[in-house]
Amino acid sequence: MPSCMVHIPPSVHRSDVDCACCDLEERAFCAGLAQTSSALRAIRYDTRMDSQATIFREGDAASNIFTLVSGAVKLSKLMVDGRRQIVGFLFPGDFFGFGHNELYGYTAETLSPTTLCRFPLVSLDTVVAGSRELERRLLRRMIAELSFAQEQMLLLGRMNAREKVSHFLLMLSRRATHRGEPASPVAVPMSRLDIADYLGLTIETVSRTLTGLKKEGLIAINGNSRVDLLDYRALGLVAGGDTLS
Amino acid sequence: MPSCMVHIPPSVHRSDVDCACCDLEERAFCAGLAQTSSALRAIRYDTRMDSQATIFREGDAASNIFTLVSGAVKLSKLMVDGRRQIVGFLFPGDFFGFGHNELYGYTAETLSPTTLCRFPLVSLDTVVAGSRELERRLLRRMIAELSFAQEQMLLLGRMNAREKVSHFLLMLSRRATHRGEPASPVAVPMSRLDIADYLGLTIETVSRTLTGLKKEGLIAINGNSRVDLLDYRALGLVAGGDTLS
DNA sequence: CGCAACCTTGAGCGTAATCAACAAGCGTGG
DNA sequence: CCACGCTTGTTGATTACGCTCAAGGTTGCG
Repeated sequence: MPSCMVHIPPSVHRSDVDCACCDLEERAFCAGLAQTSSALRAIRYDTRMDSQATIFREGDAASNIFTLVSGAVKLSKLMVDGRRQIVGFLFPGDFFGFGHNELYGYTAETLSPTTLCRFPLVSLDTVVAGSRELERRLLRRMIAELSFAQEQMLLLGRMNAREKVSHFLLMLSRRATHRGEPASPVAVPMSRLDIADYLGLTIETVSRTLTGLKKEGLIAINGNSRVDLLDYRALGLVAGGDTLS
Repeated sequence: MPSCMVHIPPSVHRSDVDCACCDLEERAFCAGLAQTSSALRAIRYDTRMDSQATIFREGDAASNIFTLVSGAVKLSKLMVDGRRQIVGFLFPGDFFGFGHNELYGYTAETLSPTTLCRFPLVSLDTVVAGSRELERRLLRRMIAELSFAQEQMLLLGRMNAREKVSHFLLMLSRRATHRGEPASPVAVPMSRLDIADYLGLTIETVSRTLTGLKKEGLIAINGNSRVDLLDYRALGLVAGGDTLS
C-alpha cells in the first residue's frame, strides 16, 4: 500500500487521493467508476469525523450525498416530543443522503470515528448525467434499500421483543460477513438506546432480552459492544422464520 | 373523450391504445414519455383484474413492473406463522414491482377492480437504457418511496394506536387530494384487517380506535369504506406532531 | 482512582392483544 | 322482496407483553 498511506489532514478537504486507495472495493456504489470517471473523482471530498458527531440534521437542505468509507453511522427521525426512530445503521460501503423535496428526511450521526466520501449533489447530478452505469447502480441500490426498509416494517409491526433482538443480531452478523469481517464476535458500535430506537423498544427491554438470550446460551456478551453468536440456528428460529412465502 | 372509450377486452392484452388516453397525467412515472418514446409504448400491456386478485406473490421471479392506472392495490409480506405486514397501499399513478435479487419482496393484491399498465422488465431495461429522463424519474420515485417507508418506520416503531390511525386517515386524505379527489369523504377501499396489518395493530384495536375518534367528533363513518374527516387540525394533533426537527 | 455515563435488574402498571359474543352488511336464493 | 347465512365489523372482559419508574452495577475514560 504505497500512496494510500499518505497523510490525510483532519476534517474536510478536497481529495487528491486516488480512489484506488479506497478499500471498499466493489461495495461502494462508485466502485470502479472513480478510476474511469475523472468527473466523479474531481467532485469528491474526503471527510473525517469524530465519534458522536452530526453529519446533517433532518430538515436540512440536502446538498450532499455520502459514501461511508470507515466507521459507522446512524440515521434517525424525531417526533416533537422527543420520541425517536432510527431508520438505519450504516457500515463501510453504504451510502446515504438522498433527500426528498430537497430536504434530508433524517438526521445522520456517527457512531464511531468515521471517514466519509462526500459528493456535492449539484455536481453529482451532472456527473450522473454523464454515466449511465452510475445511475443504474444508484437505482439498484435504492431498490435494495427499499426492500430492506420493508423488511424492517415487518419487524417493527409484527415481531415481539425476542424476535426483534435476534433478528437484529443476525443482521449485524450478516452485514459484517458481507464486508469481509468474521460472523461471530460481532461488533455492536451502537448504544442500547440506539438499538431500542431502531427496534421500537425501550432500553430496558433490549437489555432484558439480551440477558435472556445470554442465559439460554444463544449469545455471549463481551463488554457491551461485542456479542458472540453461539447458536445461529437457534437464533434464526427465535428470529421467527424470516419472511417465508 | 374520443378513442379513449374504445372497448378494452377483459384480462391481459397487448395494448394498442395510445397512452394519451391514460388519465394519470403527470402522476405516472412514464407520464409524457410514452408519447415521445415509442419503445416504451411498444412494450406496454394493459391488464384488468377483479377485486381481491393476486398480481404476484412474494418470492415470485420479478419479471414485470406495474403502474396502477385505476383501482387500488396492497403490498404485503408474510411470516411463516401467518403474521402479515402490509408494506404499502397503492393508488392510481403509483408504480410497483421492483424486486430485489430478481425476486419480488412482497405479494401484490388488488383491493378493488383494477387496471394496470404492465412493463416486462427485460424489455424495460433496454428502454430505460434509451431514456435518460425515464431512469431519472425512476430514481426520483425510489427516493420518495424510501422516504415514505422511513416515515412508516417511525409510525410502526414509536406511535400508539390513536396516533397510527389518525396518521393513516390523514395520509389517505392527502393522497386523495394529490390525485385530484376531495380531501374529506375519503374512500377506504381496504378492510379493517388490512388497516390493522398496515399499522401493526389488531383488527379490534383499529375498530375501537375508529369508534373512539368518531365519538370525539373528529371523524364520521359511512358504511365501512368511507370516512369523513371532520376536524383536520385535531386529527393532526392526535397524529402526534409529525416528524418535526 | 474516581466519577459519570451506560447498562442491568426489579416492581408495578398500562396499552394493546386475545378470547368471546354480538351486530351489521351484503349477496344469494327461495 | 324478504329471509337466510356468511362475511365483516363492533363491543366487552381479561390477559400479557413491554413500558415506566426506580435503584443498583459496570465500564471506561480522564
